[in-house]
Amino acid sequence: MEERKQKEDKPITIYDIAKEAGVSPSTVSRVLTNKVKVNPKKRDIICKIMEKYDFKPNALARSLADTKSNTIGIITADVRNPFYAQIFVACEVAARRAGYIVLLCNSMGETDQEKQLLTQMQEQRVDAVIQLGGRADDLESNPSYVEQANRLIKTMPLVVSGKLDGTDAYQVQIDAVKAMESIMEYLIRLKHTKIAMIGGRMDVLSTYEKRQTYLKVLERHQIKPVEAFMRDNGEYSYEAGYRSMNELLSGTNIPTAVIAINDFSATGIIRSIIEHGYRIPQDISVVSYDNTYMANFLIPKLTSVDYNYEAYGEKLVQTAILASRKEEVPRIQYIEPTIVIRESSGPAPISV
Amino acid sequence: MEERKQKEDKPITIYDIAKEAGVSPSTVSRVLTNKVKVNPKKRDIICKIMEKYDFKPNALARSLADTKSNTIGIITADVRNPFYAQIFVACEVAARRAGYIVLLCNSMGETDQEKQLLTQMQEQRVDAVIQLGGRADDLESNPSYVEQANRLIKTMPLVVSGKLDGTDAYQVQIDAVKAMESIMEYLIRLKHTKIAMIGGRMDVLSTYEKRQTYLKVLERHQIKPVEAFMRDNGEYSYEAGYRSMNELLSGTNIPTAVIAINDFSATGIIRSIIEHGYRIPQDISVVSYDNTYMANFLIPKLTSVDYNYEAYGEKLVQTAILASRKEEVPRIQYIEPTIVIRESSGPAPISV
DNA sequence: GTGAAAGCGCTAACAC
DNA sequence: GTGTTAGCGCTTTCAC
Repeated sequence: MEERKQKEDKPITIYDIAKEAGVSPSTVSRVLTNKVKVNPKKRDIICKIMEKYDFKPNALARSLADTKSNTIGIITADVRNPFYAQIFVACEVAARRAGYIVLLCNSMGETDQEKQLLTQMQEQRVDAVIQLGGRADDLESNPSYVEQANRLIKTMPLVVSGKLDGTDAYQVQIDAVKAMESIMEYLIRLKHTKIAMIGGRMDVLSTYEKRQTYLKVLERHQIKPVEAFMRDNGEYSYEAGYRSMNELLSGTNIPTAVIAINDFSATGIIRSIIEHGYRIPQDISVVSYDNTYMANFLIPKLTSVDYNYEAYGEKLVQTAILASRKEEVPRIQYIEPTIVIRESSGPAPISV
Repeated sequence: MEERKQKEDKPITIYDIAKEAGVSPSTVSRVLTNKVKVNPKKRDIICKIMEKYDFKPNALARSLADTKSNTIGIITADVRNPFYAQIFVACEVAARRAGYIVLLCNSMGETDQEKQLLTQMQEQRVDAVIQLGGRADDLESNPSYVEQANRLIKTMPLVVSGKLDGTDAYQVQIDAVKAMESIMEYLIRLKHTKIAMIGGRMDVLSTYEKRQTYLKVLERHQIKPVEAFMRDNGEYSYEAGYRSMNELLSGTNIPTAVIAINDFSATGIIRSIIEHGYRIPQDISVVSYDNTYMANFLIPKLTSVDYNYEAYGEKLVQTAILASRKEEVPRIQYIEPTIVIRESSGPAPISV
C-alpha cells in the first residue's frame, strides 16, 4: 500500500499498481483483461490507482504475452486514391468496432515496396493482413510476389481485394462482371449502341473482366464491336481519359455513350467532350466506376457504379479476423455493385 | 548445429537460430541489430539459417526490450479528405525513409473518438504522435482535449498541424497568413476589388487567420469590406460552397473574384457560378486553398494555394522523431504556401 | 568477439 | 478468487 516514488521517466506498470494496491500483479492483470472474476473491492482499489497514475497498459507487452496483437495490417497502393481511401476507412471503422487496430502501409505501386511491406507485417506480428489492389489486381499473378505472399501466409492469413493465384489468400472481390453487365444493360435500354469503353490496362483482373463482359453483352444484343471504341490506354488517370477521348472525338465514328474505367478517367473524358462542343448527356452519355465523391462534384454529375464501401470494409475485416482465429470463412466472396444514376447519362440521341 | 524439428505452428526465434548455428542467442541478436561486431564467419552461418527458415524477428519483442517501437502514430480526422491523404502519405514516406512505421487512425471528426485515439497511441507505445487537424485546428483549444493531450505528452512527444494551447505540443503549421496575403495581393494586382471569401468556420484557427488577413489586406488597399462577401458558412464542403455561392449570386452585389476556403468549396462555387450563367474567369475569378488533385480536374482548372506536401510530411516526421529522441527541435515551424495559377483566375472584368 | 543472465511489461496456467 | 511461476522473443550490460 505504499505510495509510488515518482520516478518521472519510467512509465508505470502493473507491478507498481499491484504493490500499491497490496495485491499480486496477476490480479491487476485480471482486471485488465476482464475475463476472470476479481473481488469487486480489490478491483475498485486497483482501478482507482490506475486512474491516479493514468496507467496505460503496454500493448506491446500484452501482444507479446498472448501472441496476438489485435492489429490488422492493410497494404494498399496509394490511399490518396479516393477509391482506396474509402475502403480503408471502412476497414478501420469495422476493425475498431471489433477491437482491432489497423496498420496502414502504402506501396506507391512499386512491387518491391509491396513485398517489403509483407515482410514488415510479419515482423509486426499483425493478426492478419488485408491487401487492397497492387499485385492482387493482376490478371496473372506475379510469381515472385506469390512466393513472398506464401511465406507470409504460413504465419498469418492474407485477404486480398483481387486474387493471388497459387496462394491461399482469401478473396473479397468486387463483382466486375456484374458491374459491367448492369452498366451495359442500362445503356442499351436507353437505346445506346455506339458505346465506347475507355481506360484501364488489360493485365488488370477487373479491367479484363469488364472488357470481356462488355464484348459479351454487345454480342448478346447483336451489336458489332467497334475497334476504335475500345481504348484501354493502360492508365486510370484523368490525363489518360482526356487524351483517349480527344483521340476518339477526332475520328469520324463518334459514340453516343462512353464507359470510363473509373471516376478519374471520367473526369478527363468529360473535359474532352465539353471542349469538343458536345453536350452531356444529350449528345454523349458518360458512365463510370467507383462512385467516389468526384462523381458528385463534376458538371454534369456523374453516373457511376457504387460498391457499398461500408459493407466491403466490414467483409474484408471480418474475413481477416475470422481467418486469424482459424474459424471457417469462405475462400472467395463478392461485393455487389449498384449503379447510381446522375446527370451524365441519358437516352441515346435520335440517330440521324 | 542440429536441424530444427519443424514444429509447424510456433514461429522460429533467435533461440532456434542460435542452437542450430551453435552460438548463443545474443550473437544472433547482434547480427540482427548490427550495432556490434560479430565474427564474419558466424554471421554468415547465422544469416544462412535465418534465410533457410525465413526468420522474421518479432518487432513486438524488440520494441518491448529496447522500449522503442520505431512507430509514429498519426491521428487525423478523415484520410478520405485528399488534403489529409496527401500529408499522411508524405509522412509515411518520410517515416519509412527514417526506418519508422506509421500507425494511422481516423477520428471521423468526433472529439471523443479523438481522445480515445490518444490513449490508444499511448498503449501502443508509439515513439511520437502526429495529429493532423481535428482538435488541433481549433481557434480555442478544447480544455478536456488539452487535458488528455497533456497526459499523453508526459509519455511521448505530440506534434500537431495546428496548435493546442496549454500543452507542450510541437507545432508545424501552414502559414495561413501568408497563404491569404499572397492570394489577396495576386487578385488585387489583377484589379479585383470585389472579392468574396466563402466557406469555413471562424472557430477554426487557419480560417480565422485567413479572415483577419483578408480584412487587413483590404484595409491596406483601402477597399471597404462588404458584409455579403464574407460567407463563413461553417463548412468546408462542396454543398456548402454551392449553397453560399447561390445565395451570393442571387443578390445584387456580384463579386469579381471569390476565394474558396478549400478545393471542395471551390468545386461547389464553380458549379453555382456556371449555373448562373457567369463565365470563369472572365466574369468571376475563383481561387482556392490546398491544391488537391481536384484543382486539376475542374473545368476550368482551379487556381489554388499549394503547400509543398512532401516537405510538410518530412518536417512533421522529423520533428516527431527528433523530439522522441529528446533532441532539440523548434517548438513551432511554418510551411510556406505557394499559389499555383491555373485557368480559374484572371484580370477583373472592365467595370461598367 | 562472445556467452550468461537479467529484464522489458504483460498473460496464463497452476496450485492453493 | 488470488498469488506464484513461467514464459512471450528480443536486447543489453557485464564478465571473460
